[in-house]
Amino acid sequence: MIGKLRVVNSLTKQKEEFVPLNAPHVGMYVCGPTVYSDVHLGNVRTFISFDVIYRYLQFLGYKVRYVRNITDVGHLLDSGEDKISKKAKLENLEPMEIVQKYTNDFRQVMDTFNALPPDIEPTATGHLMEQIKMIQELLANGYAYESNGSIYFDISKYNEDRQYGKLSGRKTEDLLNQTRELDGQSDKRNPLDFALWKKAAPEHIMRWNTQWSDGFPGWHLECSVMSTKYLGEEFDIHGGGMDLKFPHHECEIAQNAGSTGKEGARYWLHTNMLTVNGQKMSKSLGNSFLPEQLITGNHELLERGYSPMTIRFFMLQSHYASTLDFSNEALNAAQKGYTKLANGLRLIKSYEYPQNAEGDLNQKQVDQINKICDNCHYAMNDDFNTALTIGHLFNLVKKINSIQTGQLKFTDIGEETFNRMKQTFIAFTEDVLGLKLESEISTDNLLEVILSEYKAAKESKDYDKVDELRAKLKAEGVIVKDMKSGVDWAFEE
RNA sequence: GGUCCUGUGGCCGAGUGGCUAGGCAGAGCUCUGCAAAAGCUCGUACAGCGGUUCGAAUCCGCUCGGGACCUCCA
Repeated sequence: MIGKLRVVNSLTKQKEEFVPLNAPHVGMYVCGPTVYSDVHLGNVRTFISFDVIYRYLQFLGYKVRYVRNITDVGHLLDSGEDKISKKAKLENLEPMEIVQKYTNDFRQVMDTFNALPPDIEPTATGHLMEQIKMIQELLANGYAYESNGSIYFDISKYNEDRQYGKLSGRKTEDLLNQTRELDGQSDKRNPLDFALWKKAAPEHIMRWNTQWSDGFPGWHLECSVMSTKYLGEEFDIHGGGMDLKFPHHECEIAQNAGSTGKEGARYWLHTNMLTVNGQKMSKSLGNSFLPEQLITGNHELLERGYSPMTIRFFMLQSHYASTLDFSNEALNAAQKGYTKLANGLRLIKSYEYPQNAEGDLNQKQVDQINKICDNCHYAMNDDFNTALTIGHLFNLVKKINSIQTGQLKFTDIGEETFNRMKQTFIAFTEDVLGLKLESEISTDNLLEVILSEYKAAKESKDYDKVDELRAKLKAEGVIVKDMKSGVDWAFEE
């Protein structure tokens, strides 16, 4: 390993060396989507960021267990309605049909962006027993109370022993002065208290029977429960979007500490927001577009569509903790930049160091290339700085292109350096950043080009060429069909 | 209102005490049948004003601008 990995920990607001609890194992939990509608582009950014983090940890040799939940119950609207229930009523479907539909969509979208699936993708409804158990523990420890069939987390009690708000830097007194009126608040002893279990109103369709009531779990609980179950009471990394810091992650810490005595994650990583014209991209502002729309260009804010890898590249050109502004100009620039990088990848993959090459080493070139390779490691080690890494990769692209044009000879850099460059470039581009070649070349159109050559050869009675083309196409599984009506092709049977 | 982040060249975007980030756009050169690709070179960038320092885009203070969170959101 070259250098040491350092990460910015939201918990301490410091850049710290990353030391896993049980190396070579690393446990990472990321808050996943609530599957009640199409996945938001902001989610995509967050999950692409953590995909790179996951990939880089693996690249460093860690055995990572990546857990990302699917929220399929308990996430409420201001009105007190469950998001999934509401959608189910709207579309006249079972809640679980909604869940399945948007889970499928979500996975498909993430796959389009070449994000690896997590190792465990647990659902809230699949862990009700565990949630009930954690509520019982919190009750037993005195950090929760029952009220009208609902169970709430007791912030005042918790504050006697610990400090609620340490992650987001909030003070309970300040929070108390500015809470809004919410449904069911009258059952709480303190407006800051949050629901662990809510008694279901008669019209509420997602409900489970417990000793307290027919009800459903609170939104924050699932993450505490599932991270503890799969990663332990203490684990390495917890990630999510900045906007989950408060209250969601704060509540998670409180639940973990209140039930197990340990606060869960040791390193908290938060991704920043996507913006459009400087404003946060959000559903309520109407300035957001779906991943699908960004790819097809079917949205009034978009001049054209952009390929999935262009979008992934665009996102990785900024640091995950910075906001990233979307504009057609920036996306166009990314499109060209990505193509340049992809061409470099295609080239280097096709190159092998030639046998029997003779010539003197150019030490300056050797040193430069080795330094750039080192820099890729240093950049990723510095809190997963993908933007800087891409900068270094472009420096390697220049070297690769110079080999193609002959301005740089294989012998200038020697076999060892060439192989290191090739290995480093491919590993960082494909394995770490998850950027892959995507061909936008249409096979059909290429066939058209070849068939028109075929027709031309036939018309000029160049039968040697006709036979040659026909044979070559056959070798590729394409049969040329010479018909009275014209020339077409078919798959070889 | 409270808490916090941020302001980098035409655009995007890293960096955060002295060392060329990078991409896109632009200019020049090399190569070239044409066109392109590619390589090389260039533009005297760090919101403003003070301060600390041998030295600041980078630290501190103030001013101005932008934004986020404060129980919908990744």
